[in-house]
Amino acid sequence: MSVKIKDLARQLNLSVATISKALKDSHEISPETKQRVFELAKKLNYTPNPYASSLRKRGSKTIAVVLPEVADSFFSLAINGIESVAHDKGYHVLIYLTHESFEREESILKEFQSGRVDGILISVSGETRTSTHVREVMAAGMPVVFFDRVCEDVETAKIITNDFESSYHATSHMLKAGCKKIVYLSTSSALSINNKRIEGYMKALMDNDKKPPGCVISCTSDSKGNYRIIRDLLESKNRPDGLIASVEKLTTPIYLACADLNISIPEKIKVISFTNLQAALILTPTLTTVTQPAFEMGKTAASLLFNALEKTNYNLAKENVVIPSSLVIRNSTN
Amino acid sequence: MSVKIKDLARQLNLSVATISKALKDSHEISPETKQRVFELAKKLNYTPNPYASSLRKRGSKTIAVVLPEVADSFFSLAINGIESVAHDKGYHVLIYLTHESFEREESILKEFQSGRVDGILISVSGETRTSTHVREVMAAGMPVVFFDRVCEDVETAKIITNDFESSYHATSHMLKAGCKKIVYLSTSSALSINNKRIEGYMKALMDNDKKPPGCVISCTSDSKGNYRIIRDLLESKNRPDGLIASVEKLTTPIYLACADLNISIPEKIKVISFTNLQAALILTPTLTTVTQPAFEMGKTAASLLFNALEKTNYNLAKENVVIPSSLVIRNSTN
DNA sequence: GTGAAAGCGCTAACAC
DNA sequence: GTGTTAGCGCTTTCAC
Repeated sequence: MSVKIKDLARQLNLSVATISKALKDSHEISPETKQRVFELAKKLNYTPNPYASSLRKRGSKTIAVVLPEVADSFFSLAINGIESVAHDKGYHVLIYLTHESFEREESILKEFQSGRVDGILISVSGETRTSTHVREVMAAGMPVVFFDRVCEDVETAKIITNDFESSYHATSHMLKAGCKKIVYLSTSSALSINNKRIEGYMKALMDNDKKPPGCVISCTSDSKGNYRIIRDLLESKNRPDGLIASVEKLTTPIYLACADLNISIPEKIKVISFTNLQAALILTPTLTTVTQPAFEMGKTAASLLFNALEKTNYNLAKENVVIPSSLVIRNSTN
Repeated sequence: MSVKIKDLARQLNLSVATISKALKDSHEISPETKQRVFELAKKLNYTPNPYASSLRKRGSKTIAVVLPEVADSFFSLAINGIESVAHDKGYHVLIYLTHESFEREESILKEFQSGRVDGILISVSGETRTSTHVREVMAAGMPVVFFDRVCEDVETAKIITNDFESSYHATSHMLKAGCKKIVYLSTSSALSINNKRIEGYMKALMDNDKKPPGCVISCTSDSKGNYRIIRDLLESKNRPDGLIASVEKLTTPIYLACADLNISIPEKIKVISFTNLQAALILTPTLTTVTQPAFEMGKTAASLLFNALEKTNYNLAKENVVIPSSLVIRNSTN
């Protein structure tokens, strides 16, 4: 169908080897020959078959990005970061969504043993409790970089944000603002980032001598269910006066439930969300957020992966980057 | 490095041909042999080299998704839709971002001549005014499906939403709500979706005998600039009493500018945005939106592409799917 | 039912 | 500076 090296060789009365070398600007080839080759290649619209060269060179110039979902703003921004550096490096990006399923994550990683990709960027699913699937692919020689949701027990690069500290600060900020009963709304509890955030929350409470030591409520992935949970909480006898939403999608049900029950933010209850939503600026009241450096994290993760891919003897396991989130104080905690 | 067909063949005292056939459950191979092959393959963790088989079969089981960006909720949702059907069909998804650059779009499409992918899903950049780059890759035998932002003059499948009608309805709704001067805030004007929306807006005004026939203001991609533009508009002597934001990211500057200038929505000015943001529900006032079927559009586009890939004599050019958006009326137009 | 062999398009020794 | 050749791992006739 398309034009191959062999076609160029025939037309120029040269061998395929010469063409191949000329195309990669090898010093072995004379300038004139290169010139002729380039011209014909351009004229005939020659594009090398990537699979032939991948097969030969055992390298695919492709990386995989494995994500739970692209639903919230964090992963959207991260993808932008990843793609921007991949493009600069001349790499292709395969995207896989686990939909928070461990099983799916396993089968995706398993497939990578085949050599389809040269490296993997991953943010694990909410169900992921073990890491053998990651170790296995790494054992096969595949570089892996975690970002945001990491497996702590795997020795490789991890790009995270300061979840403990940001949660600590968020909680402290609420305490200073006068909250007596702060509830932390969490997601799937297996995730290390979630645990760290909970620890930060707990620590802040302890440092302030709050007892009982805190209250963590698990939400689901179902938005109606979350609304119900939050509403029940707000209607309970022991209603909290502070809410920390550990994940973007809880923001809507919180604001909705407060509006429906006529509980005013921040007078009756203060709210902080972990989110990158621009809309935080225009909510009423404007929302205090823990804003994660999503784009930067994606970019950094990808950069480290490319280091591992391009430099020899680059040890990913030594890399542990923490990019701080920022607590942006707005009116929901005033 | 990894285990290959040859390894299996050696261990079982069979030929590579037999293994290959057994692995794809060919009827030529005896059940017992298949059994032995499957078992060993499983035991040794055999994963076929995708590039070898792509090279041989000239098919990559991979599609490309070319997008302007994954910044707003539309494309995030579309990716989810696309990935879900690709996964079901056993296809891999390469993602490319043009960042609204035509040049980049061109070079990305050009690369596809190589056979890296079996088909392409694309939503064109805001700069795209010509379609030769798309025609060229199609001429090389590559199936292409447009979604959302299409090139109208290319004969292939297009998945769009009813931009004209939704804009017409949005405008009519505002007129019924009493608006006298509705301004349409647009983006890059080359996009057919943008033009259709403008036409819908114009038509609605005409049908209501509004003169002057309307006012379309172009925004940029710079968020501070957009705030400035909107603010200036609101401070002008001839301040509009209705605003239609043709794109999600304009919502924030609109609400901000109104708040800063103390112009109350919907009393002084009514607002409608084209967006899928969940946060529309919790803005004050809640935001009337034109909600696009993003997930469905992605899913449909991918399905059509797979039809073209799997069915012989399937004519993509005949497919032109319109999935309607819905005008969700909330308080910003009350 | 199984095997031998050719070849997908490209690269990299190794000759010349 | 250019050409010959042997694969990369797999699929697919075509023999047997």
